[in-house]
Amino acid sequence: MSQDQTKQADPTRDRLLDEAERLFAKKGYNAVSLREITSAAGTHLAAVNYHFASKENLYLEVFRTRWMARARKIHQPLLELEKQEGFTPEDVVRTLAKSFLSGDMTNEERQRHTQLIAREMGQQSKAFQLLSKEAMLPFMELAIRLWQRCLPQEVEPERLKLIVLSIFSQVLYFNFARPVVSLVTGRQYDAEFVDQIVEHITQFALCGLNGSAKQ
Amino acid sequence: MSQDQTKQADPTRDRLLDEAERLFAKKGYNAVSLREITSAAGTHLAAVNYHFASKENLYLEVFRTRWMARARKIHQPLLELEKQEGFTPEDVVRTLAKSFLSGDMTNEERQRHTQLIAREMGQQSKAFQLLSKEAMLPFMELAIRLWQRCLPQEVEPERLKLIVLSIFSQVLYFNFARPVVSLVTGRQYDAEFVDQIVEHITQFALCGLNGSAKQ
DNA sequence: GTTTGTATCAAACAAATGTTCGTACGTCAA
DNA sequence: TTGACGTACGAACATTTGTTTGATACAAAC
Repeated sequence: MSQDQTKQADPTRDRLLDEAERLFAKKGYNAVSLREITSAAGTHLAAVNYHFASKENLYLEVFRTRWMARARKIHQPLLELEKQEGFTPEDVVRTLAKSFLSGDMTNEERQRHTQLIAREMGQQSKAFQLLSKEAMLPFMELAIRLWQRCLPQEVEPERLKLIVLSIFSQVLYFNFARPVVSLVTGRQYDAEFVDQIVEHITQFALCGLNGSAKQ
Repeated sequence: MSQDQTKQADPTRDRLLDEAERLFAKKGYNAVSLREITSAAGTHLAAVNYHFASKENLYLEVFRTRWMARARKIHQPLLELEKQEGFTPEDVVRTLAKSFLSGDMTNEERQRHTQLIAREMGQQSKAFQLLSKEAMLPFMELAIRLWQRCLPQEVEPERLKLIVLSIFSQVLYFNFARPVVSLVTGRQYDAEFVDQIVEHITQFALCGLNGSAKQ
């Protein structure tokens, strides 16, 4: 098993993960049946139990592999910013918003990513515990660390935490609640609109950040 | 049937609606069985089909009656603000945030309300169409109308729409994603914390609003 | 007193669900 | 060739699901 084969080492297993992720994101865990997933993946029902032992484990595996990989890609730009010497609060905010809303993923991939996490936000599930510990909390702390390094005045961590949560909420919402956003604005999610959203969130958060810093 | 009896006119039907709403909000439509609802309501399985014809209709009835009634209560403060002569953009923002986060509902009631709508945001369901037409869009337009009346400069409706959506996203998130918020901040959702959140969102949105107005 | 309509309940239904089992096909080593 | 092993597949399993049916109790109307 060479490393570059890892992804295509087991075609059936990978196709199952792909379709499972797509359908779980679209409909939610309980609304998708294993028969729906397996037939979409062009295989048979028993394959799930052979490769993943159970439906729940297939679900968790989607998060452990597919979702976490994307989360790392999203975090990357901010990690690179941390290595640099000089950056402004605006850099942090814009990098954060951009990596979530217009990174190098496809539009559909980003939507899937957000829908999966959004469904887990409301309850203390196994997936939630994994994601919060491995992705969300470290990312939060990273953002706060960056701001503390470049903000002109000292801001209490409590405020910064609320600000990160506010940015998170918008990033999530503008990805997850696309039907609402399109309905209200009458806009499709094309590149131009996404850029406008990024700019909007950036400006919005930046003002909030300055407002907090002043107090 | 006198009007004041309407709520208690049919105890079984009302108990079904109560428990259905509670469980649907907590777990989502597909994760709740009718047996779970009926036994929680202290009645029998067939009662659902007698009173509501089907599970889907029970679900929609939760939105048509319980949810919409609460939505009207939430909109009320803003409607009353509209009747007044002089008010500031800050009044609008604070009233908006307050009515969603610390109105005269119980904490648990507000959480239920948000969870129900949050689950519908991602897909074009029947419930979504009802809510968007009857509650969300009118409320959006109301907020925009109020700002247009009191903002010092003219702001394009497109910007205002994005701002309303941003406020919405935060209000939803701080109610829906309580596990995340509690995890990150280490705070319980007591009265003090809710007040802080209201203040935070108000300041945040107000800065964003001023920032937009300046450009 | 009979009838009519409403509400409640137990039982059964058909369909869908996640899971398990036995078997068959292929590859590689002995 | 033989055996072992990993994979694929169809069929069946036991539950759970939403829905339907028929019987019963009770109150109001005639």
